[in-house]
Amino acid sequence: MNQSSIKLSDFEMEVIQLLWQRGQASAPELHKAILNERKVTYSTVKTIIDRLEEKGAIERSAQQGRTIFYQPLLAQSQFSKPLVKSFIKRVFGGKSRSLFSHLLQEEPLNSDDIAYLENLIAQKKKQLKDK
Amino acid sequence: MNQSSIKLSDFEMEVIQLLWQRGQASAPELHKAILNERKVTYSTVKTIIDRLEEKGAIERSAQQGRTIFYQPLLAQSQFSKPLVKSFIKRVFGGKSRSLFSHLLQEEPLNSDDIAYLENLIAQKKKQLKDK
DNA sequence: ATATTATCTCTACAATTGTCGACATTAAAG
DNA sequence: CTTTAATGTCGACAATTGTAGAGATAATAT
Repeated sequence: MNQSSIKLSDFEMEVIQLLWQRGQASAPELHKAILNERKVTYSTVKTIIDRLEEKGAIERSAQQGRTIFYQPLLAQSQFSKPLVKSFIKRVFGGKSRSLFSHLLQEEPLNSDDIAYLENLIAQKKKQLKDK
Repeated sequence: MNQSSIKLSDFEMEVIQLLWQRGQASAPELHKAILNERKVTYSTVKTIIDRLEEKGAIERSAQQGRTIFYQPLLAQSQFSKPLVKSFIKRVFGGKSRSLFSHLLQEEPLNSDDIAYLENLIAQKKKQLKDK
């Protein structure tokens, strides 16, 4: 089905997430970033990075002294698509409506967010009509 | 943080999903349902059911002959909430807007869905104003 | 030049997950 | 009643995941 079907664990996702945010980063940097959230050793984080590398999700992009920098090999969007799909299937039995209604009811949205959403919808509507 | 923090694997989610849909079901039934999707032995499915039971996510609700029926112990909504939260964090770095825009762009939505969405938004708006 | 520190590499390990077979036993069919 | 089929119980196993220590080595500070 999906050629680029690399599967990442939660922790791996967390790390690649950080890489997407910064473009590239070194292991120590990533470790420090994660330390803001919870307590893990450098070793642990580095292991995850190594696994991401083995899986072909990231690559070494630069080096400064001994320090290696890593960079994601796949765009965030490439990932999100299948993930969202399977999440909807997994959690909402495949019904994206259920997810929407969940989001509208449970997620904290301010009027700004709402406006943004309305905008998205307006666009979508136009798109549908045009076709 | 989250008292009812049972963690279910993908496969376990798949099974409990079916249980939510039907209210209750026996192992053979569930096996058959899953066979529609892919090929797994009865044993495998039964193992997953057993694990769901151990984890306290489902319970035996009835018996017919040797056949045991199971029933979910947690409402779907109880699950979705933390799951959606962590999914957004995991995949969209915590930004629910990103998820929305992803959904609007990538999910196949017909005008009916859009109408539904608009409705949800209208409600939400009223809610915000009233408060 | 040497001691200290930062970083990397390698190895390990327990828990979880997907997968299933073997065997026991009850129910159903003959 | 036997034979057969359907279910259930147990135990097993490899792969993945989260977690980390030990040791090597290069960079930095003294």
